[in-house]
Amino acid sequence: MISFDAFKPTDGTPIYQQILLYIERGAVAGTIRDGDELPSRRVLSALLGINPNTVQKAFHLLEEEDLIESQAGAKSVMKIDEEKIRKLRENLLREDIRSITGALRQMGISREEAIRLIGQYWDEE
Amino acid sequence: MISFDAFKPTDGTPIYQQILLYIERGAVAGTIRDGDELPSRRVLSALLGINPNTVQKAFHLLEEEDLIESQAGAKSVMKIDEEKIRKLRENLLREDIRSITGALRQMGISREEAIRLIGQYWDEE
DNA sequence: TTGACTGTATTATATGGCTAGTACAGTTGG
DNA sequence: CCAACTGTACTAGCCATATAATACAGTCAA
Repeated sequence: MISFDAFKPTDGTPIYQQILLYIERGAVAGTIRDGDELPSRRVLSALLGINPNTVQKAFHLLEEEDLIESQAGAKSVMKIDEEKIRKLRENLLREDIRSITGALRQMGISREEAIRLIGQYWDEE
Repeated sequence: MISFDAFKPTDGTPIYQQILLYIERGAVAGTIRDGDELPSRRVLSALLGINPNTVQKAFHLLEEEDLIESQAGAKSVMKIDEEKIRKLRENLLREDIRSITGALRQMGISREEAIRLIGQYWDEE
């Protein structure tokens, strides 16, 4: 059963998107594996203190991305292989890193300073 | 007059926030300076193809942050000094970099790989 | 088998972002 | 002076996000 202990929702981004990202990043990290069971919509919504429909929206999108498999009556399970994870990793990395390099460039920060800053902030958590 | 030629709105983030960030990052970069005139709400909204109220919302927030000064009838002007810019830079950097380090960590990426990836993507633009 | 769980679907309401249109008072330049 | 600009304010509508309540059919374990 996939754990959501490490899921800390932020405001600003839609919750259903954060759930989506949590699953996708877990798959890339290898902490979420093929065949793993997801909590039911009702259980997870109660756990996170949000509406079941919001969880359903996230799971429905995972279904459309073909990352999970659902059938009425049974829990949804992860359906991922090496190839899907490889593409996922590439897409998530590109999206995330593009945004930060764009932001730093707009602030007039050089490549060297950017690298120094990432290293500095990496340790401050 | 501050130019918005480099302003390329993305969808996903509210437009008024992107305008806010564009001004703030420009101030940090030094391309936007104290005393610089901002385009009028009507002119800028026409230029960006958005609603005047959306620009007004962004400018109103800049007013609340004490980064611009507005008076009815006249154009708004930048009102920034070294100290404001220093704080702005610190806050924007912390916010931006925290989000990327958090995302990379969730994907199980090491500090060294993170730095390598930033350097790699930096050149690919 | 059967009761408690599961996924799925529907309708309704509230809020925030964005658009559209209108209005009014202050300034600026010819 | 005054016409054209400026900032500011307001109402109304649309769409996405999130909530709330309910319903129904399929799965699964005791």
